Amino acid sequence: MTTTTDLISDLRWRGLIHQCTDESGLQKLLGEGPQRIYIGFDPTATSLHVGGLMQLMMLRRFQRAGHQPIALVGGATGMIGDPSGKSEERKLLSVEDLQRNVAGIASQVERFLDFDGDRGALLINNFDWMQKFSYLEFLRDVGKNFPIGPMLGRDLVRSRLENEVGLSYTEFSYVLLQAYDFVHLAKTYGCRIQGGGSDQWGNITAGIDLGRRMGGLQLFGLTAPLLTTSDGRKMGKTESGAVWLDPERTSPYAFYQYWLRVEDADVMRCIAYLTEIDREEYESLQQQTQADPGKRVAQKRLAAWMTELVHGSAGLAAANHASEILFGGEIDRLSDRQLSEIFADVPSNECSRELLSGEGLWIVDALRQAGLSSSSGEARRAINEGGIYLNNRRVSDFNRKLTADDLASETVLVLRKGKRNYALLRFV
RNA sequence: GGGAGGUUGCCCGAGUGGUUAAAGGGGGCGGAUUGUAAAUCCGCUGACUAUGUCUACAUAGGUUCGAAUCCUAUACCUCCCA
Repeated sequence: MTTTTDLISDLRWRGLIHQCTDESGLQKLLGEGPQRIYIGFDPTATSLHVGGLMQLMMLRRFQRAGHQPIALVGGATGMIGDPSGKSEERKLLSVEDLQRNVAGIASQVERFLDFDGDRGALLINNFDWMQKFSYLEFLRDVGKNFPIGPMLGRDLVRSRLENEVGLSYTEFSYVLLQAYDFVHLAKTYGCRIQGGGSDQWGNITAGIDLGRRMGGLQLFGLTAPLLTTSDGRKMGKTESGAVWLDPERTSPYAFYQYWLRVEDADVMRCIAYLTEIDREEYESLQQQTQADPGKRVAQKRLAAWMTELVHGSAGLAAANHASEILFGGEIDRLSDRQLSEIFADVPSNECSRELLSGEGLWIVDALRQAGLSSSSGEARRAINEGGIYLNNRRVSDFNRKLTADDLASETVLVLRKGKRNYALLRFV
């Protein structure tokens, strides 16, 4: 376990301190003994995606250094919607969706932090205290402490007004809620530190100002950089959408593969940002990457670390198993269950089992059924080009008919076009 | 209101009566190579019940043995003059 003095320097070499309101003050505070730090999570979906890992890891690092993390799920703030980083007004979530999202995110946060013992992490929902406020009370107690000048000066507000996209009163007032959360936590839990991504800076400093005005509190804010690639794009996006922490949305295999495919230019930064790999190993990985990038030692280490953290050792084992099969040889004599785990992210279609009987199902029709070809001409072409694989075996004859003997498991046929476009056909 | 030019496949763009399913490029898709990278090279890129048939060059008609190419009308776009 790192000590408090190590914590700030550890964060610094990892590049995790983007902005800090008063670094020497914060260092002093952390030196005085265990502190509490909070980070809010926006319940915009039932799951966090990889961007949220930065925040989860920050809490985790504080906990390992002997402090107490507080994960706040924004049941109340989510009803309004944080306009930070959004170029246009957001749609409001329904109350039912919101509740589902809050529950989903809470269960994910629990995997990252230790909730046992005196210093166990806390998981709270700001709806619990916000719901008790009446509008009038809120305006008198909180709104009175918000001068409108600085609010209008915020980048977010200015850019929205300049672009004529506009901003509703609701989103304009969002910052009051998050600012009040901080003050509330400072008063009831003695939590004097708020962390977050760099997009949260404005919200955090607003809370610090409010704390000073409402009770002479001295609060601290610390933001981490956003997780971006070397050319400035946000990480966590693939062609097929966001990479989620929820195994139902992004299978452990896909999650593992995402990290394995991180570019050389980004991999060391990801390791610094997202893992607890120590400096010694970090430097060794860096050397190995430079010496022989083809081995992708750093990517493998990153992928293994992330997958084990998020999906457990069983998830990592499943991801490895799937990788072996997909990049290995033929697919044969597997069970439906194994296949559906390996191909959890692969589109699948059901067809009637009768198609396999008699003469069998024409491969061209199978490709169309599976969505790999949009026309039979395209399917024939792909076969002629040697780009079609049945159970990972290349198909060379476009007159090929598929029968029950071709099934890779009880009911499933695995089709592939090119290197990695898989599709399943289930015969039921 | 008058005049000139334009509208081609997913996109850009050549083609001005006869192998034109339409040059070339981009994009996309495959293959080889590779590190599940980048770069490179090669192939494919309208549809179908497929060695043939059908549909396509803004839309609708017409001339012709034969039209993306010529004629007429319509729609849209660009420019110039008032």
